[in-house]
Amino acid sequence: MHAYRTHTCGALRAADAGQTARLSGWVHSKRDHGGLLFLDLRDHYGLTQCVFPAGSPAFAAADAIRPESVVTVTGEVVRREPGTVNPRLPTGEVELRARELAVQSAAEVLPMQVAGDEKYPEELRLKYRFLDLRRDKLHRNMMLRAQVIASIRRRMIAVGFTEFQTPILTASSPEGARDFLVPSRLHPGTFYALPQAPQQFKQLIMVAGFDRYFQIAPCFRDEASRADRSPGEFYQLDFEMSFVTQEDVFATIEPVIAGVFEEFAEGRAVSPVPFVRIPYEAALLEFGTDKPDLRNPLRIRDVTEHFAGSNFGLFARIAASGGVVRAIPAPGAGGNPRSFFDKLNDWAKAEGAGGLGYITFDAGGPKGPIARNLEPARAEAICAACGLKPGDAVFFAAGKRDEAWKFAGLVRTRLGQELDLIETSAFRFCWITDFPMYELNEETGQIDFSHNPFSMPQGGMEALTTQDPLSIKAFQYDIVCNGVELSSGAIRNHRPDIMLKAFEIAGYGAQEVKARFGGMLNAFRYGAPPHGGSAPGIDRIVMLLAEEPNIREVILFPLNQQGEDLMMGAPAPVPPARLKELSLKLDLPPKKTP
RNA sequence: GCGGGUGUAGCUCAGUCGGUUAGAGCGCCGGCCUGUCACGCCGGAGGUCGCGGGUUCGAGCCCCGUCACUCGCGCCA
Repeated sequence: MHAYRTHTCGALRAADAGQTARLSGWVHSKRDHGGLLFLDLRDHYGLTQCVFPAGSPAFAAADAIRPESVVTVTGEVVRREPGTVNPRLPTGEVELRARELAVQSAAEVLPMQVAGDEKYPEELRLKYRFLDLRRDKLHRNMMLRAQVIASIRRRMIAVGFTEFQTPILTASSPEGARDFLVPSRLHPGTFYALPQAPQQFKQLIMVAGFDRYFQIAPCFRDEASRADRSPGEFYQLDFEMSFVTQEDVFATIEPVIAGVFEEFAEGRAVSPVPFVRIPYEAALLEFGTDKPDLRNPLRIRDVTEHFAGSNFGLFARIAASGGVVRAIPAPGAGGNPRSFFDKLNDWAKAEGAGGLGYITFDAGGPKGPIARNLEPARAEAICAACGLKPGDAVFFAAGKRDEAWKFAGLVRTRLGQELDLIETSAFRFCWITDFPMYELNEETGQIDFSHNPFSMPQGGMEALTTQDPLSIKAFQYDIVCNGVELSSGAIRNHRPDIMLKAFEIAGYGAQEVKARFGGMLNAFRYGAPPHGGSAPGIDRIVMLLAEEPNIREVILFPLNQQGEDLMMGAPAPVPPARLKELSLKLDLPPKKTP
């Protein structure tokens, strides 16, 4: 007989009845009936009920052991009597009639229970992550993550990509976030940076002639966390391709992403390829965000022209002063009581808007406070522009352009939820394309790169030299799924002359560009292929598939919001000798008194 | 850095208008129980009400400060 087990806890079936079996695992739960004791034994593979008859030495041992202790149970596999079968367990037709129980490792009283679905505070769950990971939900999430990553690898390799590892100890990269720094012992006073993304390396891999690269790449950014953004580190499917246009990149990666989602969708709908493409400007107008949730059927319309010069003075004045009026249709909402509109108006004020105007339409025509002043023909034009029917309503977000589109997006989301219009059980993908190359920094009045500075501007050198920089678009694209930004990518700028010009517009002199990105710039002088790629976030893909709102639910050992590892005790101070070795001296701020 | 929420038993929470000895469920400990699978029944232990200060005859509850956790803003191209 094997020392620890002949079967796993998920293996036994009716056909195994009569065999002697040995199982090892965790004591999931115990039900002591005095003359009879049931013990559910759990391992990675499942759960098996073990029965201990009264009076046996094994009974006493089972009686004494606490939940989550690790034990080995030996006994006979017997079919359960009809009526005692548990149809919810794959092993529910049998049980193990225990002859002996050996304790491999006794558990103390638990800080949190593994069995059951009780909620526990984050802090406790992180401190005892190994217990939390034993629990069903987290255990399944981690398996899903592993299977998703395996699927991605398989699919990327199948379409000709090669996986490479890029350095972890590297130079500061220009992704825009704060770097994590690692002091160099051999070169006092200097630091490595952990990569925010393998951006320059993957471009150098293209220059090196490898054509199609990918990596399940760890990325490090010293920035604050969010529910969907883990502090410190995260993983991307980083990939890059040579001799490709934007369309080539889309056509290559769409089947991979759609394929992965279909593989794990379990009945949920997945957008067919090719994914919808929405230019950045159109996304801001129609959805009020560059991360649209396409499960929400509502589309925002610009109705500024219908209010310009109208008798509805507030919006007419906004239109006259260069502002915009955006309409958010609310199908079927026209019949709601006044309180429905008042509630939304209060919400709008809480969001910082002046209010939330609306028009309702019924068989008698437009109604409501705005409709009382607005010319009927204008109201009808708005009705037509938004595709409204009697019984519908329409809400308005008006103001300066940058404020109005954002608020309209909030209204669209709110109405989608309020009217229960959001499609459930679906993954709806789109590409957001044609991001602006530059944006105006409101504080400094200077022109900044709006996204990745290594993107190729649309129109190339000619656009850089002849167009208003703020009108130049980049070959830059995001994949968005259900309102979540899954990836950001671009066709890169592989021409040193265009790159220097692009940086010059953003206020970086040639010397500075050479100093900061010299490695890559230099490489481009010796023959660089046109290339591009993207980097979908692994954690977010798994979050969507697992339908988890919090990224920590799909990471094995996550840091908390403060970037601490409560289980391992990181970050931690180091002894003075280590600091001296690194030629470092601490200059700490005054201590907070608890 | 800023704002919202939360903080009461090991855990999840309740705690009325500021008023006697702060409760329940789960867990834990003890007892009973031969068919449970969230087993059941009986009993018990377990509390610096996050911390500090204030108001009050009296504070878990009100006020001020502070800390922790969490969500969001800033930040994250």
